[in-house]
Amino acid sequence: MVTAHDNVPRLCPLFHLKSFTCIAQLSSETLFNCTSLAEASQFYSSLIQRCIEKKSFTDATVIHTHILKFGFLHLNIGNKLTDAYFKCSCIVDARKLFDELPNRFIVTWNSMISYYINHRRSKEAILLYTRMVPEGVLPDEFTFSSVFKAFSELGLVNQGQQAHGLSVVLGLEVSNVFVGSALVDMYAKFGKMKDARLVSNRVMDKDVVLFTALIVGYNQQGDGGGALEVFGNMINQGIKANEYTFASILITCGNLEDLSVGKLVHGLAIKSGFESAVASQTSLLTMYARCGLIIDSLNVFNKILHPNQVTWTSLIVGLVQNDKAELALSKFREMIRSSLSPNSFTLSSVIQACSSLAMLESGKQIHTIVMKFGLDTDGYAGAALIDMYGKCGSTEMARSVFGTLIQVNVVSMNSMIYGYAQNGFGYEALKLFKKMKDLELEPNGVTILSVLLACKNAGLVDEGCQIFDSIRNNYKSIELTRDHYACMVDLLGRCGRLEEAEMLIKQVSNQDVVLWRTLLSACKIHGEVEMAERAVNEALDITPGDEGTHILMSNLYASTGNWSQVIEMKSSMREMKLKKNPAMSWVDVNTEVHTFTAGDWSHPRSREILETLENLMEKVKKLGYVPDARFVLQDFDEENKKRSLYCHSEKLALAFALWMTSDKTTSIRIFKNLRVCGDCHSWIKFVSKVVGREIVARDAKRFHHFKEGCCSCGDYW
DNA sequence: GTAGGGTTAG
Repeated sequence: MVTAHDNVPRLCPLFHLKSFTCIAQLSSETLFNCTSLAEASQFYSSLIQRCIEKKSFTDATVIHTHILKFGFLHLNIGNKLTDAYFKCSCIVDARKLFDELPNRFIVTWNSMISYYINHRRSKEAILLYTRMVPEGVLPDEFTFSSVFKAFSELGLVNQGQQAHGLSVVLGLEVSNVFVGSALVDMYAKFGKMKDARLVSNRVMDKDVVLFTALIVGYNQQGDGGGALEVFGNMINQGIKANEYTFASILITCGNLEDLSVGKLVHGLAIKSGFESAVASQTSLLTMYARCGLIIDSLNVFNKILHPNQVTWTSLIVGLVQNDKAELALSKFREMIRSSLSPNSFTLSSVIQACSSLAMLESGKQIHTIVMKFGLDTDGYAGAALIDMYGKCGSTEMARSVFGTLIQVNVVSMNSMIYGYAQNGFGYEALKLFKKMKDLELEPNGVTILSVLLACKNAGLVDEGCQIFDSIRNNYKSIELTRDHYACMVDLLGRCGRLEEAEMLIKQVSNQDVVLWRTLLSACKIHGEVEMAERAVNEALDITPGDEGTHILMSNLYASTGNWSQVIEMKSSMREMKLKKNPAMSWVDVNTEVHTFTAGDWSHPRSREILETLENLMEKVKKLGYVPDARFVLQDFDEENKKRSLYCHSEKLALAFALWMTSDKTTSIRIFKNLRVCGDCHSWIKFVSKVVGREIVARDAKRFHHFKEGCCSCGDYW
């Protein structure tokens, strides 16, 4: 046996080897017969090979100690041992040994880099990659085919381009399709589809992976046409699509909401034998859901034998997007029962389902599940929770979730600002907007819309104007849309700056009915008949039968006593068969939603509701509430007169909730599909004082927080 | 001995 230290043949000290479990089978003859370095190297290699086969970490460490002692770390032995550590999944030891190696093989570099990339440790992968050239090792096709992913994951465009340059210099960009497709993927992830296309054109032997990377890139850029074109090219070149390709191109069809092409591709997938592949099935059910065919989507799902986490999530997302919130929730429970865990995608969708129904209680249940899976600090799940609590009027809860987020990004900021905005906390929203600047987070269009909404709901006219102007003049990167303009028109119109509001609308290139209707509604507040008539004409030019416009105008005529015009409006509405959307309120009591429409006494607890209302009426009158005269003077019998006092749906919903719940510490939440009426608004203020509880009312426009006889909107809504 | 593409969200 030899050692590397003295290069002189001598006997191997047997006692070192006794503890080797894998060596026990080697004959002692082999041990003693090593008389050259090559032989010793061969001997160690075979030992390490045994370790790899047995995946024995203990043996690997013993060999490690031994070869250190006898100085055999060089040659191929150290590299081989690194491989053994990898195969035993002992990465820390592999890295430690890697750092000790006097000479590292390219394969060892590559293994190390690819390990880091596959375990989302891109930074470490790039650090190693940048060490290669200075240490005299040139990256090869294996290095490049994995390292580009690290650049795209970290968004390092310049460094990625530099690495691309080196791969060109080394002649690997066009000659190796692995390198080529990794490059295409990187540029696609950077959103640089032109560069992706340029690389793909140069690659010599294009294959299905390269084309799929291009298709996915176009999908992510929202360019369905581009994706379909690539798919066509691929088929024309005789390259067959596989499971991954079908998964991607079906998403294209869904994004384009193109059912006919979608069905065509579905047929092709069946013909190609990928009908039962889970990935393409998942995309298939997503495609049908995007095209609005929920039944077909469910049918695809039901045929899948082993749906995975993503499949379940895709189904739930599809249901939520098609307003099937209840079904989405029940599918979610089914998913949990099948002992699959949800991820942040799943949970944010389910939370969205809760906020669309304004089901705060179910939402809270989902919140506990979010915490159970440790996702309450996750940006996406967090943003969904903030959004839900905001929509349910729980600003406090939204704020508390916001506070627990580990990393605040634009989306979670937007959710919180929007939450403040809809609940009338204008200054809080502005404060957060300022903090965003301090944190150097770049605001986007949604941020600005939320901030403007906050100003509008709190009557912060100057602040709103200032922000709007500064974005328009200095922030060319944010595109101001019709929604931003509509918000400003509302803000200016409400405070009586009608001329400015009208001027603003005229600056919008693609005007819609909403803009003019907003101005019209401002005209109604300020009794501006002349401008209102102009607005009506403009609105009806764009959407001739718009019912909102008709209703607003007839209300405006009524409020200015112009009865002949009211009659004319009403008859033209009748002719056009326009009907008012019936007012509706609902309340979530013990996770059950109870709905009430105006003047509807069909609820099984009507008697109790009426009693509660009579009881409340007596008390609020003592505090100074005066019922709106229009509701008491109608010619009804006694019973109906009593009921007509309480005809509005929000009063019924509130009374029911008060009767059902007695805990004074919890607030009551009622919801209305239209805007809350002036009389009810005043009545609820008094009720909040009488019952000593917080009452939150969400109407079509915003939230009202009633407490101690006051409302958070300051009577401005 | 080591390598590239997919499906779910705000």
